[in-house]
Amino acid sequence: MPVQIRTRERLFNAAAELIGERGFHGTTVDDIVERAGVAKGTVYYHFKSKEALFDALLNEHLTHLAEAFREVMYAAPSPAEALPALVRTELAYIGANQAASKLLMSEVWRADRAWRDTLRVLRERYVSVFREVLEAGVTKGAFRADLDTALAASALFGTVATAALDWLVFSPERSGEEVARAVEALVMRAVLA
Amino acid sequence: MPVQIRTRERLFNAAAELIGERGFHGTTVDDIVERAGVAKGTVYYHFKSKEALFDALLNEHLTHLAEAFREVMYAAPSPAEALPALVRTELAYIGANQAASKLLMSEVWRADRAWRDTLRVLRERYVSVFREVLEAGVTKGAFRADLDTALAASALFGTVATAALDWLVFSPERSGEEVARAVEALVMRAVLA
Amino acid sequence: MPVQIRTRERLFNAAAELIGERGFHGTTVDDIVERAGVAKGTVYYHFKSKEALFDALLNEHLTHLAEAFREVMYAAPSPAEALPALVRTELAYIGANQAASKLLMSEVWRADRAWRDTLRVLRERYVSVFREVLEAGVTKGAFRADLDTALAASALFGTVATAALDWLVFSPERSGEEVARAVEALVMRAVLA
Amino acid sequence: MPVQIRTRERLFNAAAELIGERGFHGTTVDDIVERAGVAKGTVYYHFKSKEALFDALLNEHLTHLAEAFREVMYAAPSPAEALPALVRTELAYIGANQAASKLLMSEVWRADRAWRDTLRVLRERYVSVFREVLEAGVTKGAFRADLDTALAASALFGTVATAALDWLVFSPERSGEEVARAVEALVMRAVLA
DNA sequence: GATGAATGAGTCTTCATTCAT
DNA sequence: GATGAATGAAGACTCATTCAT
Repeated sequence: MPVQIRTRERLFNAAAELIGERGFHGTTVDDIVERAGVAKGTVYYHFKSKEALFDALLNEHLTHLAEAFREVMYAAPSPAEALPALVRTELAYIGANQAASKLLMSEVWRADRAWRDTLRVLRERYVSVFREVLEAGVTKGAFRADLDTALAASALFGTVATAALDWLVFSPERSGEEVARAVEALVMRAVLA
Repeated sequence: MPVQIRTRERLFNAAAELIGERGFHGTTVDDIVERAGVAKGTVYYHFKSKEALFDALLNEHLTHLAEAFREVMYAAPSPAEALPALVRTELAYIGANQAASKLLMSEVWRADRAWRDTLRVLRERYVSVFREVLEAGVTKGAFRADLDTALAASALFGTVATAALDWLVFSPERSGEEVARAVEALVMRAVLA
Repeated sequence: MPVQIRTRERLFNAAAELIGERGFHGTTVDDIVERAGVAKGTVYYHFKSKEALFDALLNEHLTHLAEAFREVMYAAPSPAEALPALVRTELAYIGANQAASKLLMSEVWRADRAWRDTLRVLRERYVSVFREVLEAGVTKGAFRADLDTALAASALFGTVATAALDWLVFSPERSGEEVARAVEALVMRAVLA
Repeated sequence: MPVQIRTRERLFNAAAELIGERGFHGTTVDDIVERAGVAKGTVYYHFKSKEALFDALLNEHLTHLAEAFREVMYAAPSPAEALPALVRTELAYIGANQAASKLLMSEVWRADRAWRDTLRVLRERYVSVFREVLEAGVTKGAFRADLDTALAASALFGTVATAALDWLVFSPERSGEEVARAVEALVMRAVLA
């Protein structure tokens, strides 16, 4: 069923873009079907509701980053090499998935949404990779012994995300490599022994 | 006119809390007036629209942080002392103004709102204080010479904000002082020469 | 109490203008007080309601035309001289009271208003002067014997009103005398024996 | 799509009746949908706004009279025969479309509405048929040479409209034929050479 | 698989009216 | 006499959802 899959995918893309730009409530089903180029009923043929579409979107798409993080971590020979690799992976992912990333940053701290838990679990999966790397680094003596690994994991994830989104939204003219180097330096110095 | 000022203030407070929790679109005028304890028409007596209320809210309230930042910067004897003070100020502000802060983090990167510019100007005012301090520190040799001050300013502002919100939302049991110390250490090490 | 009287008058004028331009429902109390330059409460100090203001407006102002009509009729030596005088009086009145006249023409045939009766009584008073003159003219042999005086009275009142409003609204550059002569000719020829 | 066309038509009919009776502002969307027997959202599925519905109503319905007028004019062998035919057409149209006619008479002279121009263009189309007939009659010597055709066209259109509406609203017991004969006589005598 | 006309609960907004000063 | 902040019922409009095709 390539047709059906393409339609689903188009709905996902349209929804991700729009929700990233305008938030969940700011995006209407009409907006989504217009951008996807399908009829309104189609959304309800594929998903139970607008929320279900959003939930599926999170589960099928935002998982990639968590997987990429794990792979990077396992591939790196040491925590001191894993950390900059994570930074670059996060940066690359946000660059390639702006919409989903904006969405992640704008909705995590909210309190009232049904898919709030989906989002939090997701974020926890990202952040925990950072935490594991930091803990391993501390154990091995590569990172400073007094590091508050739990807090540093979330804070540094946020450092990268903020830098990335500010870059994409406010200074898109800067080269990715330049940005990556600057962020990498900040993160590494913050934790190195 | 103490009466009207109090009414306006109550609307501001209610709106800030709710929009922080649920976002602009997720908050209804009914929610706002219920929490403020006034009648619906009152919102429209004081503001042209829901958006205008939000815009006024940003302009009259989120300016405090920018002012506090400037004061801290001018009061500090050196950039190396100003920076941790800024971190603590930001942390304290976010703790005291959770609602407004969530709102700031969730709406800046959006693209479609009328008050988008208001929000961006605001954020620029915060970040530029960080930048000025970082630049002064680099000049004086206190911070490392290869620091990308513009990027670091936005990234570190985000580091603190992420750490603060994650703390308040996910680990409210941790003590503020503990968090402050950990964040301060991350930020200082990231930039020190 | 010249002050009070002036305020009332200002409310009347503002209301008449606005209702002529936008109709009763299209005019808000806010519009009226803004144009009159008084505070909102003032309307309710002087009148029981918006409708009462309108009703008073009709009774105190639109009566002038009826009185002028009667005077003209009694002053004229014959029906054949009274009729053109009525035409000119109506034309002059509409020119001087555009707002009230538009209001009269737009609201008489409506079915749902409280002051509908006030308006109809008023119109009946105008039209009946025409009718009396026409009847007298038929009796005296000045006007054609087969004239349907009741219908002609209302139709000719409307002829003049339409010509006057179309003139004022669509061709204000034409001179009043020119218009008067043309309308007079139409009306007189329509009824002369 | 017979379904949607019927829905649109029902909305048009309901709106025309109500707006004729109560005016644009006096008619609510709730009134319209109740009379049309559809749900509220349906209005907004078919039209962008209440004003757009009204505008479409004018453009799709009030054009009939203009077309009927043109046909009558072309079918008549001479201006002297065309004029009474126009009078009867106008009378018949107003009888059959009371709502739309009241609406036309009560809104043309207003100044503030978006569809004001639509209405004026419409009225101009009606009146210009009268004008053309009058001009042709003057040229052929059938109507008096000193006739101010532009003014007479609008005035006589108004004569008929006033007579018709007064008849329908205030003396519905009179027979149409009787009224037609009386109005025809007034109009013809007013212009005949 | 997909459509799009229709729905109606829920939102934003307006506005005549009240009332304490 | 006059004000204007506050009200709340009523109005215009939105939008997720349904369903017959």
